[in-house]
Amino acid sequence: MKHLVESIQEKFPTFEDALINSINTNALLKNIKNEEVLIHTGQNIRSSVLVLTGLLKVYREDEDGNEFFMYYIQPGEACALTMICVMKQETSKLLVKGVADSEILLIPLMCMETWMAEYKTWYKFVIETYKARFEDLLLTVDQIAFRNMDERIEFYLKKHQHVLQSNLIPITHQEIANELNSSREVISRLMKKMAERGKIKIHRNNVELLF
Amino acid sequence: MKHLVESIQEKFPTFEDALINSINTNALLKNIKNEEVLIHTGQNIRSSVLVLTGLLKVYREDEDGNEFFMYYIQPGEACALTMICVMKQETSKLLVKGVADSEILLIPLMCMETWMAEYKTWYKFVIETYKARFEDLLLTVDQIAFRNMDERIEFYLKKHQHVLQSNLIPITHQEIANELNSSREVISRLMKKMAERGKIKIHRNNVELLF
DNA sequence: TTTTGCATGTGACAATTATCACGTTTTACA
DNA sequence: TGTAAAACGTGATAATTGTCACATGCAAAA
Repeated sequence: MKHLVESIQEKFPTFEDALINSINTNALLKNIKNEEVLIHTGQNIRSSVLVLTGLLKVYREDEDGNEFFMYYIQPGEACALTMICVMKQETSKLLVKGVADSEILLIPLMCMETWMAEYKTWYKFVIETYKARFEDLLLTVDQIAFRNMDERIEFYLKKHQHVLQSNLIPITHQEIANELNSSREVISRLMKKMAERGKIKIHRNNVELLF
Repeated sequence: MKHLVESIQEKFPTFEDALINSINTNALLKNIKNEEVLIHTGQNIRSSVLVLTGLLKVYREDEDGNEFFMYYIQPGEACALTMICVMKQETSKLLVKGVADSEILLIPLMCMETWMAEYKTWYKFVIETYKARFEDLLLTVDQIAFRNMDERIEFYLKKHQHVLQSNLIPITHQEIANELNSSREVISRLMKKMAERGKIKIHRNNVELLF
């Protein structure tokens, strides 16, 4: 258990000691495997999520099950959407899954409320989380509102390059197509052109970025 | 001046008295005319915005000056994006304009910070604002990620119907095209089909909704 | 009333993206 | 080693959206 406290301190250095203690006693530590779905469309959200280790991916899902990738949540961050707990009834909803084996903290909604009043560092963190996700989402809007698919692929790959800290992105054309709500053939063709322009190298099951 | 206090009380009924007094002494009341631009791309944001009367529209702008409509801000609401004050340097930015003669309150950034700590009702309001805008933005993402232009037009018109509380939307095809980042001809053609299907009636300078 | 500007209609065509139907290559594993 | 599944390539074609050119109609201002 003392390991958990240290882990929280390390990943959330702004949190005050009393808050960390309260997290330690009230939050539920959960392990998420790679590819495991944490939150599914239509699910009733009962707690908020903090990421300790690993990596989560957040999607918007439509009624046909198409998954549109919006942004990553990295260690030390929280899912703003689980904070917006009272999800209204909508046809298109949310999907959060692990893209690496991850450790997360589930914060009961009741704690959220009381901590907001009690711990300055907590509400600052919540505000920061909203800000950060809002900006992520605006960048995503930019892409789909103003960009063609080839530019969106490039943006998508760069985002992965940044989060994975690697020029070798382990992903298939089909997966990219799913996450950009396009089709494999379109992605393959556009990436072939990008490869011809010397921007990337295409391998089986992964893409090598040359930028 | 007492009128201002009453107006704030009316539009922001959750605010505690001390907070309203502080707003009264610290905030700047500003009048925005219809079509007047409040915040322009690249502008350094020095204060946050509360809407007292009228109506604001928030756009995302790209480097070519295309304006993509995201959502409305109504009386009693705040602009979450002016709260995210430290706008990072981005190629695509923000535009907020009045779509009716409006009264707004400019809240200095310093007040934002101190009120967060001081007034429970203020930070609840800020959190609520983030939530509400986040949801608005997600609905917008749904549209551009998953929908064709005809469905997006319908969603766009419905949003206006709801905010304007009227089935007669005073808008030109060119304006719709601008706000959906499309072209007038496309909008005209698709709306003609919608008219044939009995969904709308097209008039000069306005559209009548039959749903 | 005439003129002028704006809003809208429309045909032709281009660009982008989606879909279908295959074929080829690589990998896993029976 | 052989076979099946998965990943990727590619041509043909369709659907959607964007662009250009120009016509028509309405409405305000001179």
